[in-house]
Amino acid sequence: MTRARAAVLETLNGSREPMSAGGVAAAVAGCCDQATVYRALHYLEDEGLAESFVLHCAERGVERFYVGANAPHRHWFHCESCHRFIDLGACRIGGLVSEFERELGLRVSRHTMYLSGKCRDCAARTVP
Amino acid sequence: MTRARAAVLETLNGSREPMSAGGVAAAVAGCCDQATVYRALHYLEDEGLAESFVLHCAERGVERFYVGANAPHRHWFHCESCHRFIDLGACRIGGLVSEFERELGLRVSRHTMYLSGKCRDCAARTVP
DNA sequence: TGATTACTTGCGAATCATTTGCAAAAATAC
DNA sequence: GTATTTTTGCAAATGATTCGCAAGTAATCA
Repeated sequence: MTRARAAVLETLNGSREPMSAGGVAAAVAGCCDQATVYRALHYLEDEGLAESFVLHCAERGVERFYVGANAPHRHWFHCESCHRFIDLGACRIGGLVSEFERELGLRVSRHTMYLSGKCRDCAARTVP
Repeated sequence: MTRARAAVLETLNGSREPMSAGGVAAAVAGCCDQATVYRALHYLEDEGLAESFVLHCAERGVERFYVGANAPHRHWFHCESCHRFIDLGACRIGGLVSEFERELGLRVSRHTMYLSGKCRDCAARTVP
């Protein structure tokens, strides 16, 4: 584990929300180059030390978000107003995924699920 | 509904798999420009005539895929070997999404779910 | 029907996230 | 500690997607 990779991993594990590559790069600025951050993120994901998903948001477009794997696999809600993520807790669709594997003879190596909309605060702000 | 938009919508509704913007552009080549295709896809999605999701695939990177809304909302499996999509049928996680809305006070406007791995054929080919 | 106004399209250039080539630097092997 | 492998920084390249703007098409109104 090199210094750059350790810095990136520490950043991910220290965050309670998924981070974009740009966010990680900003967090470790001065320590490592953005290309290094991208490479470190790929490395960590290959090693099972991080997970990622791509999210599309109307305002901010498409970005890939990373989460450290120090907590169990989970899913997220993304608020399209304040752009924060809300933790939906440990994955609850493992059973459904297994059903699909059986029913259709698939070998599922990963699944992506996330919700988008307005968080409680932003919803309250919009329609009081 | 202009000619370009109709062509794009017809292409989407005629496909039994999600299509990338590039795929749609190729399908309607000669009829409309790629910028027009992108604009038409956005228009159709805004009008509720199409849905999209962004998928990340190791080999092909990140792409946004579109599906015509002539069939009910559904989810997909993506084979990382042959890059085909397999229809998982009508959405089965509506209840789970509602639970999250209630539990966390969220207002969910959309959800994304897809599986990745190897389809039956590609899995058989790899480990006989 | 002709003219006025509004929306769409094409084309090319721009943008943004992400990746790559390559030489220098760090880590590991011997 | 020297040789070998892997990683990093920097700058330029890539690929999907978006934008500006002038021309084209559609819709509105007199």
